[in-house]
Amino acid sequence: MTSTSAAVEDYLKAVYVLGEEERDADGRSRVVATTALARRLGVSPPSATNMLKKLDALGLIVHSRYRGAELTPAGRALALEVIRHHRLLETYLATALGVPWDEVHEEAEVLEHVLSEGLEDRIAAQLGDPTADPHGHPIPRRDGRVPDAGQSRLWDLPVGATATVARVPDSDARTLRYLDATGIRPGTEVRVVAVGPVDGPLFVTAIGSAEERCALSKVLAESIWVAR
Amino acid sequence: MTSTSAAVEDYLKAVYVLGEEERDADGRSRVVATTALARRLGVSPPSATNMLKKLDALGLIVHSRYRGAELTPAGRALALEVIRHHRLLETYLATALGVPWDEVHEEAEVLEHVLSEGLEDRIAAQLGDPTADPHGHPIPRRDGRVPDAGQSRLWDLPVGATATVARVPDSDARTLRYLDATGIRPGTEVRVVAVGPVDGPLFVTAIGSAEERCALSKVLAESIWVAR
DNA sequence: AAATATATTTAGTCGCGACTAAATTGCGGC
DNA sequence: GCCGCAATTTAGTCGCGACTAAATATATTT
Repeated sequence: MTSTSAAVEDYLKAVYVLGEEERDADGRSRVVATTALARRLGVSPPSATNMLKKLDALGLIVHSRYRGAELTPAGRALALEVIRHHRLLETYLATALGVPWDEVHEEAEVLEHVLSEGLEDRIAAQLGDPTADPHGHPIPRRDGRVPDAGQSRLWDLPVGATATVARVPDSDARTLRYLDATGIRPGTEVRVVAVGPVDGPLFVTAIGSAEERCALSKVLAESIWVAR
Repeated sequence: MTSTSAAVEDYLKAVYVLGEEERDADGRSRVVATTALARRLGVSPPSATNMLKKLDALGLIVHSRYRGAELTPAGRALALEVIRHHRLLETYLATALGVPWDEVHEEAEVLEHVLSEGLEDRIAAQLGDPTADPHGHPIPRRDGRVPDAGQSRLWDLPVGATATVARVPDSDARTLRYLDATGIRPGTEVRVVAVGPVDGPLFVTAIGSAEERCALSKVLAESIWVAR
């Protein structure tokens, strides 16, 4: 029961994240496709199927053959615990040890699986129970609640609108360095100045700085979230 | 080449530690018995044999059938790196996060295998490149040198002698709490007041404190080291 | 509605690192 | 110098989590 391997935790986390993305895009589907999961985890589709069957047997997901997978409450709780570990670690590494913005993700990716509850508590306490990590992603609370102010995708903003950046994607170091260089970080205010004809790109400027135009692909502009 | 599993690292560490103990006891043997290794790792003897064969093939140890095993320079370097991780982590957890003395070992035991070189450097720098962990065990340097002042076993001290505690065993939390309660920690000065007839116990008092007599078994008094 | 394309699962294998049961080797006592 | 016991190794198995090749189910096109 207390024994969840790193592999199991990675799958649950991936199902959660992909399910969230699905939910936000269209209505409510939440069901995650096997291939999408496999691609995200860098694993072959048959491997994903095998693990999904196992996780179903463990009561952590519901797997409908040829349809996809969905977290059970137990699986969701576990996924959120791992994500809490990950984001607390990112925050801790950045603030306490000065690890650069674009490196914390990879460090946290391995540490998240071995962080004890005791250490988790100490880290959270020392940071003052933060609600978001350095990239602006919400840190789930221990009870499973996810603090989440109403945010929207940068991509969905109309031309001319201004908003404050809330979250940026965390998994790709190169993207992070690009965003950092152009001043787009959680907290900066940006204005949408133009958008290309078909699927972008979206042009924004960081208000206050050099007011430089910065081009973002549709995919990137969809994974940057803003508060209005 | 860069891929050393946690299991491999644990074996190398155990061979190193057992080899050190051997060396200090009698002349120079250093060769570690399969069963001793298995017992220390909580593993069956056949499992140990299998792994020893594998490590021999990897060039990390020399395994003479039915005789025992010994580290090669490469294996020794790897073992020292893991031990460095372990002891740096213990020190960091105790000082930066306030983890109690008797808990740091178990936390470090899992973290040591996933600590990146980058994080290791940051931790070492933040701590000011310490040379010993909270239990007084020397922290190997990156180049493989082990800082080690001439120390002797508390057990080997004659009755009446005084000395300063340098190291205490780190792996058993109960022992640590006992020692902590009686004031025996690295840095405290102790006097040997008596020794039992056959294999102890050894009676010591922590000078300065309540001057309470404290009884130590031979095994324990052999794993406490003092500087004179 | 049939044909084709794509997604998913089944079947069978592999490496790792543990295990038990059964040989083997080597060492201390006589 | 032989004998018995303890230490060690061999032989064979298992669970985990990955893989490839091949079969099957779903989706899309016509």
